Amino acid sequence: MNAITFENLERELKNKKINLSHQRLKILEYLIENQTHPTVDQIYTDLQIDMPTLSKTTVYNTLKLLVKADLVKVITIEDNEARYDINIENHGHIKCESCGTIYDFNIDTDSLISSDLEDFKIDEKSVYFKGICPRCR
Amino acid sequence: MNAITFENLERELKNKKINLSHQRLKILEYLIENQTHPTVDQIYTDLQIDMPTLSKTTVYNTLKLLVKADLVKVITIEDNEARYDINIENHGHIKCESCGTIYDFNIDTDSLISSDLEDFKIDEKSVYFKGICPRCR
DNA sequence: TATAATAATTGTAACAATTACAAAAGTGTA
DNA sequence: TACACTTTTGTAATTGTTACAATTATTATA
Repeated sequence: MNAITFENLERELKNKKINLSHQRLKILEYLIENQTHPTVDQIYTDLQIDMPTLSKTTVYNTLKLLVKADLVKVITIEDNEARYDINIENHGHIKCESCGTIYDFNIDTDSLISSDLEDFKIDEKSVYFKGICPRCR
Repeated sequence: MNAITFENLERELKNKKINLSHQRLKILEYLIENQTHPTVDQIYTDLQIDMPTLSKTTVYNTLKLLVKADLVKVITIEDNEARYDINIENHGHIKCESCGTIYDFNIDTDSLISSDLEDFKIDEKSVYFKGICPRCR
């Protein structure tokens, strides 16, 4: 896996013929700098301070584009809001039910297998835990 | 783990001081007979045929109650709708991105561990895959 | 059994996340 | 510059879910 740098992402985007508008750049920048699995609303609210004309639709559009291009993953650990992660490497997520924080943890999702799935084509594997984080215990 | 029978569920509910109204019984019955990970809307639409006065709010209320009582699990494999599963045994879910079906598969989620989580209290473990099912390939 | 207290259900309204869509603005190329 | 094409914007619509108060049902008690 490649490190998350602008250079790598830019190359990927060029490969996939996605051109980097000002808004898209800012959203990507935000995801790289804030690897806290933000919601659309968090991304919009924070970016909107410096870009007053930014539309929430643009945030939705861009994220959908990045997800389709496999540069971003959606985390559906909670049923009421999607969260976005620019770190598409093999890892798990645990949500603290006390403070709401979603933490990354190391787990080799590739090695998860089941004989029941021999005839399936598997495209994506997600591991979600819930519990209480050390700070909240 | 106990098998999913009315008798076992009834005992569990009595233990937890949840009384079985007509509506709750019907919803439980539905979940036992339709282990297809239905949405609230599917449950409501199907039950409403025989119970014309059933309210969707009741379906929501009952499911919330059953989840809190650990008799039902929410599946958040998709970000836009919650699905419900009366089978709370250790297993994974895979969604076919072509036909939308969510299949169960055997996997020992209990054995999933990560050294990063030593200081966490872990309450729930979910494994979600996406791909293409044998029928759709 | 009658009655009071409590719990559950219903239906509507409110809410929040997301999508649809058309107009406006921006970009690249001949 | 002119034209085609892409992207953004803002609003409206849609969808899943929750809040809430009135009604109905159930349970406990005298």
